[in-house]
Amino acid sequence: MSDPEFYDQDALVAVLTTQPLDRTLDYKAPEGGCLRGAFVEVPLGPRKVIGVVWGAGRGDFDRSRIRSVIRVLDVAPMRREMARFLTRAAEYTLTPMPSMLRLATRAPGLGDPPSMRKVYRLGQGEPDRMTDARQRVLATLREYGGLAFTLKELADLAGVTPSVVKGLVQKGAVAEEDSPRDTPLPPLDPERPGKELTEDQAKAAAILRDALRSRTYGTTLLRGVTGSGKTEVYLEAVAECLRMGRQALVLLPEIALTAEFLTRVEARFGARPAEWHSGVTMTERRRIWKMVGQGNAQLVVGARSALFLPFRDLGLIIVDEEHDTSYKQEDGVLYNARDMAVLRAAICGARVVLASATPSLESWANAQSGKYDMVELNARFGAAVLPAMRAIDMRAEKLKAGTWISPTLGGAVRDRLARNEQAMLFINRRGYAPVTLCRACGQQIGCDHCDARMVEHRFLKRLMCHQCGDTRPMPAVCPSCGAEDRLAPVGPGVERLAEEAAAMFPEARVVTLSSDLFGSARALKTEIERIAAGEADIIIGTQLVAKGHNFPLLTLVGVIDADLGLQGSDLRAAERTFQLMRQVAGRAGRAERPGVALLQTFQPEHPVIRAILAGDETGFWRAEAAEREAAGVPPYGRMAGIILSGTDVAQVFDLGNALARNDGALRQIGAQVFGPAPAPIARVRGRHRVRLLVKAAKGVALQDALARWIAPIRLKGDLRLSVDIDPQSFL
DNA sequence: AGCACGCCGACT
DNA sequence: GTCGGCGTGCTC
Repeated sequence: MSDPEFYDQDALVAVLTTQPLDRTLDYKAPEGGCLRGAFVEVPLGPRKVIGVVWGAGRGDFDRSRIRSVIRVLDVAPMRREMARFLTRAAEYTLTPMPSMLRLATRAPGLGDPPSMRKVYRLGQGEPDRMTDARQRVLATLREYGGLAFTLKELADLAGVTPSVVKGLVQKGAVAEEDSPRDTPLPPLDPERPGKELTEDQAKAAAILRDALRSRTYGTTLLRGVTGSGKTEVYLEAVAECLRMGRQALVLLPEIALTAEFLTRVEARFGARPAEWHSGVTMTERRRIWKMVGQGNAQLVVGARSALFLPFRDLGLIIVDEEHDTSYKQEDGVLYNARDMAVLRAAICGARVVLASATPSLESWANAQSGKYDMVELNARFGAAVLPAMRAIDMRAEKLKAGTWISPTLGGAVRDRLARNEQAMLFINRRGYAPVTLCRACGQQIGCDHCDARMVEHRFLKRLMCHQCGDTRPMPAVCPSCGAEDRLAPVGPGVERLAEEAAAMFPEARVVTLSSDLFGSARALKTEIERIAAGEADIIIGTQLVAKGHNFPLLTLVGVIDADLGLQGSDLRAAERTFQLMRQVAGRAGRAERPGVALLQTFQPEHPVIRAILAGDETGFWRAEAAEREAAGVPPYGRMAGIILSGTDVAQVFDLGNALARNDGALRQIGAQVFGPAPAPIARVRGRHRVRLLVKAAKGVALQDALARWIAPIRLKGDLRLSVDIDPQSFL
């Protein structure tokens, strides 16, 4: 860290590139020298690649073979904070630095010279002949003072064809100039009046503003039920941040939500902020990347990857709907944007606001322990209408094999249909393998080696533990209660459930809402609107794909598998059930049509289920926290996944087994290894995926041990290994 | 990541 | 004899 800021010409510098090398390479500084952090173009073998001057050269390479940096790129050098953020994030997620740098340079054409475009403004000369069209062009230019327009803008504005403008350029009446395409974002005005805040909101906003003025790192969990106006409150924090002249970042879990949000920002600050997500065009990305680096973009609204933009002075990060699982990147570099936001803020002295109606248990625990501050917002008009919630005790229900809608739930659906109301049936589960349980006693068959339940493996006709990969034959009688022939795989896919509903209610219009059934967000949205308009009777869904929508006719929500997650392998299933019930509350039933939620469960007396039914938030968190603490899982323990993949299953498993056998580095820290077992997504594009799960106590040096564990591995052929710290999906 | 080098099977 | 398969290794 004692590296100088500037390197004179021919001084040895270490350059980090996005090439998958495990270290920096030494180069000679270019003519005129360069700053540490400079983005440069360097020769690498026969190619030229882009890199960052990381510090002084290592000097461990044959001096005569060291080549020179070709040139310094015309972009703001990487700030020291950014370099530290990337380094720490790489250490935390065990990601190679080049991959980290790739995340931070996700703008195309960084090395290109600044791109120019032609603009037109009022010139000196007079046209020899004046026509109507020419008159309109000149009038338009005069009207807007000295402003310059693109050809198309000007022609459209004046109501003429571009050739008229070109004609005037010939005569000198209109001046044609080159102007950089990458222009600053329009300024936002924090002094414009916002929406009037309630007393509650004003208090919360004041707390956030004060915190911001401290100019030091801190995280605040902003809890507020749907309709409590969280957005207005945190926009006040954004306003304060802009007043201080610092930049702000708002992360949203889904691109679909940005359009509406941008409109709200425009209403509040008088201009649209920078938008950053996969749907943004290449030229626009480049513009934003550069402007963020120059401080010419005050506010960025975007997806998780916006965390890696080169902010000049980031003062505030908002993570909206912080509990949303899509903040976890599931392929490529595996990181959780919520946690990385906290890391980035801690490094650059920014505030973080985690906003949610139903925070994740991790964040709740952090607030409890005092690591985060907590600000609560109450509903504006009374409490949000919670639907009446009741359990259906599945042990007492008589279901035919292969069916999941209990007679009680079916009866409730029939009632809604008779009243022309809607019913929604949810499967609260991801993944595809059905869990095997006893329909007599509700007991799930657990694995002897871990705390996970076993799932049926169709091809093998055996039960398999998806945590450690152990298998056993399907027993004929329930090992728990001895009942015969009552063991059945439970857990339908949406298609099977839709079929069952259609067979049960042939006259009803059944619609399946699943994000992977729709090609585009737009198609999904139209479908949601049709449902809201009453064009469906029964809606089948997995996760809440209907975010932010009200269904006025919806008065019944049935959760098919409320407790599938309570016994182990998917540790966040209960949390999702609870969040689902909370969000459904805002959806099912309005004043004159009270809603009811029915939860099919085999464990109605389970404390977590009871807390959910009672709508007892604190009770739920306590019960769930106790479960997790007892099991030693996050946030009270640490977990990591090792994902191995390759085209040959046997090879992938061999590697997995070899890793599991040589677990000395993990045993040193008292960590356990489970697996190998099929990964949550067992096959992707013809590649088989296998996972090892590592469980350790909180506070151990997990990353360090993992690094030592996998260091000796030499990957042969097309085998790949990636580390997933704090995995989110388990089944 | 690319790209070269190199060591074994099906051809002219 | 040679062309070319892609496994292994290097890039400052």
